[in-house]
Amino acid sequence: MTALPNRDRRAERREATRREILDAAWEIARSEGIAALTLRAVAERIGMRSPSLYSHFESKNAIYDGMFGQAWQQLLALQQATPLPRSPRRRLLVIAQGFFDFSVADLARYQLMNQRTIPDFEPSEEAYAPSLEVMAHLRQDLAEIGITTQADVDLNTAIVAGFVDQQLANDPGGERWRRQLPRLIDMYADAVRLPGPRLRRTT
Amino acid sequence: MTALPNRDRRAERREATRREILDAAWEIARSEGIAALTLRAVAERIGMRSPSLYSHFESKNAIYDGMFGQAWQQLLALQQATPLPRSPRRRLLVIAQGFFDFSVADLARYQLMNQRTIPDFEPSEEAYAPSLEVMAHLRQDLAEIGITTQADVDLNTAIVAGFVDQQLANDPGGERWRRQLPRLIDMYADAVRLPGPRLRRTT
DNA sequence: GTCTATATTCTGATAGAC
DNA sequence: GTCTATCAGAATATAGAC
Repeated sequence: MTALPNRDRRAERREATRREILDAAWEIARSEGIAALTLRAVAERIGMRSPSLYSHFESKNAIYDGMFGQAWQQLLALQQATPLPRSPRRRLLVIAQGFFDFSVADLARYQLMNQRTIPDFEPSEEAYAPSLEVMAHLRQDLAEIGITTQADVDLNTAIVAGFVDQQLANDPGGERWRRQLPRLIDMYADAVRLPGPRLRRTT
Repeated sequence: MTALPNRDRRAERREATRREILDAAWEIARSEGIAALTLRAVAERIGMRSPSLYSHFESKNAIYDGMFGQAWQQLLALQQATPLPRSPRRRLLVIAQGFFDFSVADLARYQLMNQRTIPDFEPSEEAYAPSLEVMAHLRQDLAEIGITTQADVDLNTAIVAGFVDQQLANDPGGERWRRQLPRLIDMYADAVRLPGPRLRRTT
C-alpha cells in the first residue's frame, strides 16, 4: 500500500514550495521594503511565473499573512529557546535584548509584525495566534519575578519597543540605543521595585 | 504700477493651491493609509484632474515631501507655542505629553514622519530641516534642566516614542499608555537624578 | 502544479490644445 | 494653469491547455 506514503511526500513537497515562496518574499521585502513586494518579483526569484503562486497562496495578502505568522513563530521559537536567569534584573535584560536583537535584525519583518504599513492587509486569526502566545509567554516570564500588573507589563513592552524604534530609525546597524539597554532595565526595575543587584554601577 | 501686486496675488494663489493639494493628500492618507495615496484621488478630492497636479508638484514623491515638511513644521510650531514649567519633572511631562498627543492624533502623519514606510520616498534636505530644528529645540529644553548628555536625551526620546508606538498599535484612540506618562517621567527623572517633587506618589 | 494568454484595473507621468 | 488624450507599464487575478 503506497497511498499514504505518496500523500506524505506530496504534502512535504507542497510545504517545501510554500516555504520557498515565503523565503523569496522575505528577501524582496528586506531589499526593497515590505510594501514593495510584488507577485511577479516573488515568482521570478524562484523561477516561476506569477500565476503559479496561486496554487499555493490564494492571494497576495495570503502571502503577507504567511509571512506575518512565520515572523511571530520565529519570535516565539526564540523565546522558548532562550534560558532565563533567575536574577530578576538579569532576566529582564535577557528578555529585552532578545526582543531587541530579533527586531533590529530585520526592519521589514518588524514593520510587518508591529506596524500597519500595508493598506489592505489584516492578519488572519491563525497567523495572529503566535503573537498572542508570545505575549502570554512574556507575561509568564515577568510574573515569575513578581511583575504581574498590566500596567507594569505595558511599561516594559513600551520602553523596549521604543528602543527598537529609535535604533532602527536613527542608527540602523549601530549600537547607540542597544548599549543603553542595561541602563534602561535598571531604570525600569527600580520603578517596579525589583530587588538588586543592579546591572550597572550607580554613578 | 500693478506689476508687483499682481505677482503677489498670483504667488498667494499658487501657495493656496499647494496647500489645498496637501490638505487633500492628508485626508486620503488618514482614511486610506499613507501608502495608499494616489494622484488621481488627491486631484478628485479638490475637483481637479491628476495631470494638473504637476503644475504644483513635480512628482508624487514631491507631494510626500511637502507633507513630510509640513508635519515637522507643525510639530515645531507646537513646540514653540508650548510654555514649559520650570519644575524639571513637570517640564518633562509637558514635553512628553505634547509629543505623545501630537503623534497619536494622526497615525498616517506619524508613519510618514518617523518610519520608512514608503518604498522610494526620501525627504529632501529642505523638508528634513524642521525635524532637525525640533531635535535642537528639544535638546535646548532638556539642557535647561540639566539634561545634557546624548545618552540621556536618547533615553528620553526612546521611551516616549515607545509609548506612542504601543498606544497606536495596541490601543488606538485609548489611554492605556497615555495615562502612564507621569509614571514614565518619574522613572526617567529618577534615572537621570532630577530633583523632585515627584509627579506621582511613591506607593 | 505549472504554464501561456489575457482580463481588468490602476498607476505615475507626458504632450499639447486652450 | 487646467484640461483631454494618452502612454507605457505594472499590478493582481482568472481561464484553460498541458
